[in-house]
Amino acid sequence: MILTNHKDFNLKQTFDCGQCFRWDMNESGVFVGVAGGYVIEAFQTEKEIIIDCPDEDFIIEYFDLKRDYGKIKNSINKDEIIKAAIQLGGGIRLLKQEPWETLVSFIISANNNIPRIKKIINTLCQSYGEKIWHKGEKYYTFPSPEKLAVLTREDLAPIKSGFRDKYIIDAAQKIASGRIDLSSIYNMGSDEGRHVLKQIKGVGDKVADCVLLFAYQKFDVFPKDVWIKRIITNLYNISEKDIDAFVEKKFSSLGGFAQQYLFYFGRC
DNA sequence: GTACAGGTTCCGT
DNA sequence: ACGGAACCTGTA
Repeated sequence: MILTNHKDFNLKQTFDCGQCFRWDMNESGVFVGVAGGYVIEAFQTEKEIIIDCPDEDFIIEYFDLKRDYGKIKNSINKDEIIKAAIQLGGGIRLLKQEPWETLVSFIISANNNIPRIKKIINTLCQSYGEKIWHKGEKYYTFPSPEKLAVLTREDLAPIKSGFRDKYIIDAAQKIASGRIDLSSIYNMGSDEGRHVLKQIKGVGDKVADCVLLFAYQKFDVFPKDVWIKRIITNLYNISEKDIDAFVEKKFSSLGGFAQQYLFYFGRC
């Protein structure tokens, strides 16, 4: 699959704005990731983006290719700060990721750093995911809730997730038993979805909001991690308790997009 | 050695 | 209800 008109799509920005953990660049500058049960390769030149995946429909959905990001950027371009952020990270796309994988990934992200988050997820997949062969190399899918629901904390010890192990198991059990139905959240509003997700141990507002935004495309939510709090308080001179009201007033239903541009801007 | 990391839970007022 | 300490592990 080759995309030629990609002014609103940049691979590095998309994979580097903190929404995903399973994409890496190899020696040749090709991004390789596992999603939707496929090993996907993506490469960007000045003129085109080349994506290698057997399922084109999946790619269109995963990279949110039907959406007009130019229009979104215009809508949220309210001041010089967000304007600069859009200038820097205007190629970010919000990936539509698997709810279960996104949920566990952000449970693991709690009080953690990105290299270690990636390492833990990678080890979890190697230990309990399904093997996929690609160009003579082994890759692994993200393990199912059923597979993880029967594990003990001792079983998970090798992945070194620390105190988060019990949260992963709790999530797996609640999903596998059907006590929580992740697919039902697609049809919920953000507040209702957040309430459901927070029934899982290790899921608070921040983790729930990341899942709502990165898996369910609830674009009105604005996940507030320590970085975005620093960025908003410093750049906009807003106190921490006023962030919600500020974001709602400025970006309303498109807060999630603004969050990603500002996050990327603040960290680069 | 010790501080701290994309947060949440637990335990004290 | 509310605020602070504790939490696994790895790295600086």
